[in-house]
Amino acid sequence: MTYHHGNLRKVLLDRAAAVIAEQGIEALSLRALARDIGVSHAAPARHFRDKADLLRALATEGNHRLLDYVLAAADAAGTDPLVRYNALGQAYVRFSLEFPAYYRTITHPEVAAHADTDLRQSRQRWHEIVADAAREAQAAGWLPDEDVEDIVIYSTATVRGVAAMLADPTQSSMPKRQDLDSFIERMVRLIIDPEAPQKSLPGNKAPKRNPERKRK
Amino acid sequence: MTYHHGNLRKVLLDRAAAVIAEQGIEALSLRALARDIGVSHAAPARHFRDKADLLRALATEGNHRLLDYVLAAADAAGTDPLVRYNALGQAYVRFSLEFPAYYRTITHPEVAAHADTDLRQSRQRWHEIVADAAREAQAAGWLPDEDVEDIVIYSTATVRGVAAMLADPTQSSMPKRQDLDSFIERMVRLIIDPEAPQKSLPGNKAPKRNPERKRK
DNA sequence: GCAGAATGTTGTCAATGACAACTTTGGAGG
DNA sequence: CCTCCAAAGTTGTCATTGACAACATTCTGC
Repeated sequence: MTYHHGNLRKVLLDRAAAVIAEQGIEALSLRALARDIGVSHAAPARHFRDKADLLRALATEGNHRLLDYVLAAADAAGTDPLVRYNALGQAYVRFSLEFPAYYRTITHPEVAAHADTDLRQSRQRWHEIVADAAREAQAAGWLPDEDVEDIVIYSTATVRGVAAMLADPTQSSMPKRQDLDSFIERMVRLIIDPEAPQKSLPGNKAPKRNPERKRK
Repeated sequence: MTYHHGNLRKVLLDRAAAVIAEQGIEALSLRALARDIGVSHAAPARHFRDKADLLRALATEGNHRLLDYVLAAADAAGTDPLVRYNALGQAYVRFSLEFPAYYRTITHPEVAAHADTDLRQSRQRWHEIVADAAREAQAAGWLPDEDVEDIVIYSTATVRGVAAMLADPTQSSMPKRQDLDSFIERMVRLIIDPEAPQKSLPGNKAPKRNPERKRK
């Protein structure tokens, strides 16, 4: 058994993520973590100044993973701007379900409050990604009169809210596991519907139309 | 000075709300609370089984206040179903800004996870209120083909998300104090626009239309 | 190899939540 | 009016935790 652990930092982060996924951020204890790993109670301090520092590292890594995840999904969705924007939103919600530990740290108020430069930049990049996608969607006819900033914040808020409600065990009338995909698809389609490139502008005094499409 | 405090329960709740509003839920300490009020460190235990119990009480009270708040706002908005639905959403966001302590406890994951019957019922009532309002809005021509449940969850998610982002100091490009009203109005109008009773259905293959209305 | 930086360890402290045992108070019923 | 008991408050204690200091070991660049 080596005195030096070798990769304690990574092990700490991984184990912390597991604990958070299972029992939530509140349940995370540096000492319990060290105990689990089989290292002295002060060892984590060599890698993280304090508890907040560990959470910040987790949030930063999570943010990068999130960006990779949603960009991959958007690219996989093709080149249609509306489809791409839609895929971005769906991927965001899916990430929150697939990597709850990262997502929780990312959105944890305390973590956000003490965000460092790296974390802030990562968040800023999300903002830019969505803004670019929104501009392309606008060029394709979606909400052409709305402020891009407004659209970005509105879209982000909605997917954040959906993710929050999916994580909330109190919430009644939430979809079962097997209906998750359909549910997410419907929620994000209420933001932007790829099948309706000519989606009307809220505020437009649009003429009558024929509601011919039905929910399947 | 009486041995009995008389209204310690209420004082604890009020002081806790103040602390949470100033420094967040994490900063709340039962002992510090007792110290502040001038009572022994074990006194709070007579009124709240543990810390979670105090937060639950705060969340329950906050939920009732929230419902009163949004219902009053909706009633003040008049009888037009679309205007009413819109007012509901705006009031929700406003509540989160006016009573951050209550709102934080209401949406705190740990609190939600250990919600009691009373709290669950209160949340259920929100759901019903929004569902009723959504049905009336549908009758007025808004999103007639969407599932009411979907609309309710979508709307709730969005206002929750907007509230969360307004509370997030990391978030860049957030409105300044004096622009808050306009910002909230715009966000909620993206959910439902009272000035566009004929708002198209996402998914409708609507014909061309004339984008004549401009953002002021 | 060797000096110093990295990394880990033991020891300690104050703060906290929770609990137990005891005290004071106030009120309901005789 | 008095008595008794439950409600409300107090002191004392314990285990856990995060943080820090002082010390030990290992790794690395030179």
